[in-house]
Formats: sequence, structure tokens, C-alpha cells
Amino acid sequence: MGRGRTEMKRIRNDVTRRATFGKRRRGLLKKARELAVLCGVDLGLLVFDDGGAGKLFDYCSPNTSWSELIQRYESITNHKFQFQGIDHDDDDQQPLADLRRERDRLEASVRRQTGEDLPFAATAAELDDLEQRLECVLGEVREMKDKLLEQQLAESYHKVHILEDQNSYLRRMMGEEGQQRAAVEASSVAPKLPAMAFGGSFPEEEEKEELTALRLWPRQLPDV
Amino acid sequence: MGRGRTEMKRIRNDVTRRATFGKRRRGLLKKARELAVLCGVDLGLLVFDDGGAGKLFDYCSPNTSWSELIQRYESITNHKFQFQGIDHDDDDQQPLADLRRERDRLEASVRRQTGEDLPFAATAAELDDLEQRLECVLGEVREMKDKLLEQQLAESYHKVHILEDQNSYLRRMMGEEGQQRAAVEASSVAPKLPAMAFGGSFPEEEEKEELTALRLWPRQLPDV
DNA sequence: AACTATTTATAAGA
DNA sequence: TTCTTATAAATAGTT
Repeated sequence: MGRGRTEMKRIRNDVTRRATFGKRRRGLLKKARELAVLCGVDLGLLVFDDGGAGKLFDYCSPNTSWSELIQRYESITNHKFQFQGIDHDDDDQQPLADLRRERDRLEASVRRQTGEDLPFAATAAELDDLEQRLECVLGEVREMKDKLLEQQLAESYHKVHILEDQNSYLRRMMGEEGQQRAAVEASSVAPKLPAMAFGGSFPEEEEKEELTALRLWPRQLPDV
Repeated sequence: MGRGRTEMKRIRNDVTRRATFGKRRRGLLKKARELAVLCGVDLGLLVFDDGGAGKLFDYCSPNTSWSELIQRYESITNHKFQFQGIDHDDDDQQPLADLRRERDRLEASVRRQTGEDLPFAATAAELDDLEQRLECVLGEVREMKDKLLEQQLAESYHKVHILEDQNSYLRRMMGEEGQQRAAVEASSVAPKLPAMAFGGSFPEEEEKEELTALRLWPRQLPDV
């Protein structure tokens, strides 16, 4: 909202950034106040200024307090913050339960930030914007995935070969009919053949393989 | 920022207040995000929706978490909230350690999803998970966009036909040479008698149409 | 859920 | 910094 579009990246110029920070911080606080008043909702805003003294700017809607906001936040998200105050000594499993809740809360947050707001984003422009951001993130994710893929592929190649050898050997042991199919399947890179040293039945094993092949990213490679 | 000043009082009308809440909440979250990115500062925003299920909207800048923000808030304001967690010797608890790690990953994930620090990726499994969720959302966005596109295209086509008919009619009026092309181009819609009072130049009119067709998302269709 | 007429916010410039 | 100004954004009222 000024002379020229603003790129959504951290502003390099120190002076410009500080000026922008001042303006936008004030604007944000103002809008927070307005939202709270106009719509009568509870909200809180916290902004830290890194420059120098680490100043703090915050706003919290009328008729409430940060303590209350945090408590409501905790109760809605089912997440308890680890405060350093009083020691209630409820339950030895408390920290574990805390972490469970926090995990759930984060998962919910992920959902919220990605998908949940969609019903509201109805304008073409809004959808375009959202799409661009998602594509940006998705692109980065894929890039990293590709790198990991290369790495993992390299690591698993020799395992695959070993397993292929074991497999074909075992098939040879069991009869001629399996030989042809084994040769064909082994030509593809993807399938990770199971270790056959123990006596598993073939049909079941093959089904497993297909599942693995479909899940492009198995949580862990099969042990060799 | 709209038609007429807005009194800074709680909006009486239920529907209006709800609509305003949606608009301003989205705007506020966006501005919070922008401030965090542009100025590289830590901030957090919490908004509670009283209507119905008591929904919660929150944002917390990249590279930080609500826990951290609250702790910094405490240390700056010298005010301690009442925490109820206990941090015992739980390192021997394997599931707890697992959850800790999962928590950290998810927290990082949430941060990453807001757009910023993807550089610090993690597991292939995590990235895969994130990718799938993003793709899912992206799919939804595109679906909605496509629907809108179809709709607008249909509308646009209709107007283009009318304009073509008007155009060919006018060409016929001006001489024989345009007659053949006009017959082909103006296939379906019955030519409306255009208002002939104005004298628009033909080339300009055609150019306008082409521009509209190229900009897949015209902010508004040309008046017919 | 869409559309605009207006009001606000703010990037640059002084 | 603070003030000014040209523009970009947000959004109130409306359909």
C-alpha cells in the first residue's frame, strides 16, 4: 500500500526495515484493536522488537488478560504449556500427556493453516494467492525430497541388488516357473524385495511389495 | 476502508458482525504474517471466535513457538503465568523422548508451512507427509479456481459472441469485404441491433477483447 | 459469495 | 525522524 508493490521478503535495508516495522507494527496493533472492538471477540497480539533493547509490544482485548487468553488457548488446543511456576505433582505421566496434546495441537494447527481456512477463501484473487504460496512451499518440499531420494536411492541400490540375488536364488531353488517373472521384476528399480532367508509364502510377500512400491516413501527401508 | 466510515463500536447486527469478523480476521492474520516476514521479527497472534464452537485462529512467526513467545513475554514483563507442567527426570522414558522429537518436528513443520524456513527439513517421511497434505490443499484450491474459471469463461464467451455479432453487423454495414468473415465468426447468437450512435474504431475494440481473453482472470468483464 | 466505491494503510520521497 | 503524497490494500455496504 504505497508507491509500488512490496516483495514479501525480509527487507534488506536496515533503515527501511526499521521504518516499515514501525509503521506496520502500529497498523497491526490498530487493526487488532479494531477487530476486538467491532466484533467483540477476545484476542491477543504479541510483537517483539529485536533491535536493541528487545522491546515488546502487545495488545489484548478488553475484559480479558493474557493469562486468560493462554488458558483458553490451552483448553481449546488441549495443550498445556510448561510453565515454571507451582509444582502440582499430578501424575508421573503428565509430561508425556502434555507432549501428546501438544502434538495433537500442532497437527491441528497444520490442518488449520493449510486447509481449514479454505471455505473463506472464495475470491479468485484469494485463491490465486493461496495457490501461489502453496505451490511455492510445495516446490521447496519437493526439492528437498528429491535430494533425499537420490541419497536414499544410492544407499538402497546395493541392498536391492543383494536382495534380488537372494530372491532369484531362492526362486531357482523352488522351481523353474518362477524364474522368468523374477528376471522381469528385477529389472525395475523401485521394488525392494524382501529378505527371503526365512520361509515366507510368495503371494503374501508380493502383495507387501506392491504396497511398498505405492507408498513412494516407506518410513524405513527393509532390513537386508 | 469501505463505503462510509465505521464507528468503532461493537457491531450490533449479527450477520454484519460475522461478515466483518471474517474479513478483518483474515486481513489481520495476513498483516501479522507480513510484518513477521518483512521485518524478520517474532510475533504471535491469537483470535478466539465466540460464535458456536469457540474456534481459535492463531499465528506465530517462523523460527519460534508460542511457548517461546510466552516465555519471552514473561521475562520482559517480569510476570509469571501459572504453569502446571512438571519436568522430571524423564529421559529414561523412550515414548516420551519420541514424542518430544515428534513435537519438535511438527512445530518446525508448522513454521515451515507458513512459508519460511524450509531449509531446515527433516525426515523423508516428514517431507512426504507434508507434501501430501500440501498437494491435497492445492488440489482443493485448484478445483475451486477451475469452477470459477468455467463460470467466468461461460459468461465471457456469451459476451464475446454478442460483440462479434455486433462487429460483423457493423462490418457488413461498411462494405462487402467483411461479409464473408463475419458470417463465419458470428456463428450462433442472433445479432442484436447495436446502438449506432457512437462511432468506435474497430481495431481498438478487437484489441480489447483479445486482452481480456489472454488475462484468464479479468478483474471484471468488459461492459457489453 | 461477489462486486465496487471508499476509506485506510503505507512505500517513497522530502 | 516526521510529514507528505501517490498508490496499493482492505473492506463496508450491497446484490
